Amino acid sequence: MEPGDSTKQARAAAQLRKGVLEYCVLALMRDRPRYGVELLQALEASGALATSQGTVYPLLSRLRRDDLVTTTWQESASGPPRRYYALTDSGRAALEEFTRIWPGFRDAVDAFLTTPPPTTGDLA
Amino acid sequence: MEPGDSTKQARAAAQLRKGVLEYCVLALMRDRPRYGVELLQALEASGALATSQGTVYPLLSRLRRDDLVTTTWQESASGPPRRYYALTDSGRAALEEFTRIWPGFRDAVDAFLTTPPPTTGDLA
DNA sequence: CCTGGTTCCATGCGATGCAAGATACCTGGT
DNA sequence: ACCAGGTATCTTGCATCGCATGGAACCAGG
Repeated sequence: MEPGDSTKQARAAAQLRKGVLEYCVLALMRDRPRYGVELLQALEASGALATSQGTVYPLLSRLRRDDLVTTTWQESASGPPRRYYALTDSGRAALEEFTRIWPGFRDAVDAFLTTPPPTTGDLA
Repeated sequence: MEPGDSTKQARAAAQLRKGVLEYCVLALMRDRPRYGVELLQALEASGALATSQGTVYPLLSRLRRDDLVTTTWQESASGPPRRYYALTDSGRAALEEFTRIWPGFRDAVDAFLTTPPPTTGDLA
């Protein structure tokens, strides 16, 4: 997918990411702190959720503003220092809450997309 | 869920609907034309995608503006006339396109939420 | 006439992803 | 010492979308 791609598919995928990206980023911090570029690479590797710095850094700022993550600076062996993001208790709670409501949402969309069984044709 | 509910769960669900609602509405028109209130009731019945008129009617206006649906007025036995929305060829193509990219997106989110195996710990 | 149910629509706000650009640190070659 | 390239962070302005709120029109019954 080249940059500047304005196909319908690209636009649909962009809208799909809304609201989900936040929780996928939180999920990435579940096991250990991560820094910005690391998160970016993990999303890129997933394929469907690949995004850009212009999306991730404002998102990380919001997470910090809302006390869902805390950050610590850490030196890097090769490059400028990195800001590591770690989940707070609130962040972990938000992630668990999303994990609870996601299956219901996912299954509802699946139900709409898979042809609902009009077994009898029309019975009305 | 009362109106004016500003819990985290409600906000997360609201953001989830972005971009998905459009295609679920298109999916509802796949077998036959539907009118506004009928779509609203079908979404309400799904549970996870329940929404309001203030969401559905602007959405339908966008679909019509983008030539994804056409509309025809039809008399009702009980009440004012109804505007029925039907898929155009473009609308059907958009629905099929979304149906293609949805599984990849869904599975990617599932992968993030279910603990990814950090088998090696850190190898860097 | 007037109340209630049904159906349609418009306006303004808040939240979010994105492209583009800016800044700073470190390493290596000349 | 100097400069180019990669790494890493962040800001700004824009477009899109869900939603609360409110309004308008039609029909039936008292």
